[in-house]
Amino acid sequence: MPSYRLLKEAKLIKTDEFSSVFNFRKRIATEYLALHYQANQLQRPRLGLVVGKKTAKLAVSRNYMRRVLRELFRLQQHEISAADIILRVQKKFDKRDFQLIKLEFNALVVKLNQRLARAEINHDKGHEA
RNA sequence: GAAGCUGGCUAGACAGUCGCCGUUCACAUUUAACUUGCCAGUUUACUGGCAUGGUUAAAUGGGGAAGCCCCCUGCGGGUUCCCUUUAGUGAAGGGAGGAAAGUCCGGGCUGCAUAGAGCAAGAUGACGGCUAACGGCCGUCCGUCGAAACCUUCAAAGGCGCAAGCCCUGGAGCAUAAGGCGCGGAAUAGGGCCACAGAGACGAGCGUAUUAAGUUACGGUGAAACGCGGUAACCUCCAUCUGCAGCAAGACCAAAUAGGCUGGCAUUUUUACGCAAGUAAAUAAGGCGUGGUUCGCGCUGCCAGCGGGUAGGUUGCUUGAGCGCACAAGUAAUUGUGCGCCUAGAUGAAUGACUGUCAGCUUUAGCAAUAAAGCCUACAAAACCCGGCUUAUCGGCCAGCUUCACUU
RNA sequence: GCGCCCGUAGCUCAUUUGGAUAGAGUAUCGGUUUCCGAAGCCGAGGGUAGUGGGUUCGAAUCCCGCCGGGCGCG
Repeated sequence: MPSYRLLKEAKLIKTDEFSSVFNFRKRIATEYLALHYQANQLQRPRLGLVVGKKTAKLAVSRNYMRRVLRELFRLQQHEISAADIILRVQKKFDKRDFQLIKLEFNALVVKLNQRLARAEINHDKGHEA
C-alpha cells in the first residue's frame, strides 16, 4: 500500500537546488503551468513551487494555487519518476479552473515520464557505444 | 409609518475520507550521557563483562508482495509477511483576520551610543481630560458642510370651490436637526508674495471737494482700497516632543574550503657565540608546474591544537498595556476590584483538497407552497508583539438619535 | 523590515522650483500639391493634469488620504 504522505524530503528547499534545476534548462509548458525538471539520484521525486507576484497580486490566490499544486503532486507522487521538479505558474487560475488544472498537471506528468524514460535509454546507449 | 444618520456584533453550519503544522500523554525501538548492583583483572582508583537494571535527552523513515476483514465502495482503513535502515505507533486537544492589508503614526522588546546643555533636522499645535505613548480617543467651544421635512418665493398642468384660496407637481432661496468634516497657535519679531482690472496693491502717495492746517470726507475696479489688509498647508517666530537602528534586532551551537595564531616533525649552506649540545641571523638547496634541454619564470612541506567565522541549525517565539463576566468611580474616553479562561507559531513558508445534507444568494417556471439550474461566496491570509489611523468589503442581526406625518 | 521616485492629448515629453493662457513633436482627420500615392505646406479636433478632499481670491503646481507603476538598501 503506497503512502500519500508528503514529507519534507519531497520538497526542494535550498536556493542551490532551485538554481540547479533552472540551469538544467529542461522545460515543459502548458497554458497555465511550466514544469522545469532534472533527474535526481533519489528514490522519489521532489517538488518546488514558484508562484510569482506577477501572476497574481493577492496573497490569497497565490496561496490557493500553491496548495492545489501541492495536493496534486501529493496524490500523484508515486506515478512520477525520480526527478527534481519545479512547477511555475504562468497564468492565474482559481477554483473554477480546478478540473482544467488537474488535466494539465496529469498531461505534464505523462510527458515528463516519457521524456525521462527516453533520456534513460539514450544514456544507456551512449554507455554501450 | 416615511426619510436621513450613528454605533455594536457576526463573517455560513454539521458530518465523512485523505493530507499539512505545533502541543501534551502512553507504550515500544535505537543512540548517547549519567548512575546502581554483581563478577573478573588489578589495585585503592581505573578497565572489561553482565543485568534485556534505573534516570534523562534526542530521533523514530523508505520500498515491495499476496490473501483476508471492515465500511459511507474510495486515489479508503485495518491485519499479515519480506527487503533495507540507527529508526513508531496510538490517543487527546488546537490551528488566520476584522481588517491579518497599506506601512501612515505611537509604544514594548533587543543591540549600539550616551556627563550636562545647546545647534541642526523632523514632527505636533483651540481649551480640558484619558493613556505606556501617539498625529489616537472622549467632552466642550469655534468654523464649515449638511433633508424629499419646515419656512419664504416663483412657475405651470390638473382637481375642489361662486370667489378668496386649498391640494398636488417642479425650480430657486433662507436658516437649520441628527450627523459629517476641519495640520483650529502667532500677521506691531522680521523677510517674501498678492496676476488681470484699477489713478493707486501694501510704502504711502494721487484726484475731487473742504479746512487756519495732510484737517476732514469721498474715490468706476477688485478677493482685498486709503487701514498699521490677506497669506504662516511661503520662509519664519513661539510652545511641546524626538539618541540611532531594527527579530534579516540580539544570543548560542557549528561543517567544508581558504587564511590567522601556537606547538611538534622534516630541511641546504654560511656566519657569530660555545668544548659540546644548541641558540640567533641570513641564505639557498630540494620538490612541483611551464619548457625539447641548460638558463629562466611562478609556487612552497607534513601533523596536531586553538580562536574568529561562512553555509546550516537552535533560540528569540508567543502569557500579553491579554480575553470574558460582574460590581464600583466618571457626562465620556478610561480606571479600579473580584472571579474565570489559555487562544496559530510556519520559515521555498502549515491552516488544504474532495464529498454529502441543511441554510444563504442569483436566475428561470409558478398566484402561491415549491421545483430546477448555478454559486459554494464579499474584502481578503499571520511572519517579534501590542495601541491607533487609513483603505477594501457580500450579506445578516441588534441598539440608538433627528425631522416629518398619522392614531390614541 | 526600511528608504525613495514618478502618473499631463492615442504615444513621447515641456509647463511644477517661483501659483493666474496647458504647450510642443508624433499619430488622427480635412484641405493643398500629384495621373495616384509618399514626403512637404496650411488648418482642425483631441485634456476637468491618476483619483478624492482641503488651503487660497485663484491649484497641473502647496498640504493630506487613496489608486497604479518603478527603483534602491539589508
